[in-house]
Amino acid sequence: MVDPIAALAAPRRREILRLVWREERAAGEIHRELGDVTFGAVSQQLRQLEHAGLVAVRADGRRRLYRARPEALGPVGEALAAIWDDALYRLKIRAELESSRRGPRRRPTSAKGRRR
Amino acid sequence: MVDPIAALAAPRRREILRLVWREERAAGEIHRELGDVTFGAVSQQLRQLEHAGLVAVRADGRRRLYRARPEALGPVGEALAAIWDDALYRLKIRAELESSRRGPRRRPTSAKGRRR
DNA sequence: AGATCACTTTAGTAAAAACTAAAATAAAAA
DNA sequence: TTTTTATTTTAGTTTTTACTAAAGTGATCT
Repeated sequence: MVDPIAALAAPRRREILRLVWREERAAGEIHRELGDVTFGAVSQQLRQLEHAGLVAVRADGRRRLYRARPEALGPVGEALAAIWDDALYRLKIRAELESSRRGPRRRPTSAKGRRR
Repeated sequence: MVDPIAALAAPRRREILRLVWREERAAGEIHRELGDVTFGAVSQQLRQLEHAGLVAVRADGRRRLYRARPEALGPVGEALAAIWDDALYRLKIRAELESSRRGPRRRPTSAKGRRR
């Protein structure tokens, strides 16, 4: 992926972007905040956002701090921020994630079973 | 699909939306303008844009006229329009579509071969 | 009526995307 | 130096999406 607007497609990525919009956050914090995906999945989405230029990373000890780069979206960035400031919109997004979950999830963190 | 921003994900849909942004166009016109997809595929993408509230349809004889509904995108709509007015961006999108084609295509229109 | 035109819908395929589980890396603590 | 913590990467699976081909619908023309 390389196109910033396409990177906004997935609600998951938009949620992550919103989390790091105002302030830096460590990957783990983001994972905990989202709750219903593995750490690996979050890391992968962060990578995509990074490749699209939508976030920047900075190492801090063993943590990695992410922050949004609104410049990458140009005028769309401001528009998006305006939407995010709207509390109703926030509820809507929550509901969306909720209903698009593909089955019961119990906050997985890394791994447990055996497959390969 | 129901989320307008997610509907902007595919470059193809963005291209279609841009075509109907300023003026109404018939489905067939849009198909001819795009060139490298079947009529059916265009019709399907129009349906998605419609479900996301991004376009409105109106029947005119046997044609169906589509037009954009920028309101559906709120402030993002204006931002997007600003981007589209930029000629460089238009070239970029073209190149994107060009390189994401999944094989050689020779302007298919409906059907020809036999499969099922 | 039948033919044709403009378009939609359905069925099936193929490619892309998102995810899980597990292994790998790398800094810091013990 | 071993262990723990934070995160990334890889491999494989499942889900979703975009597409083609072909059949279906309905308005207009003859």
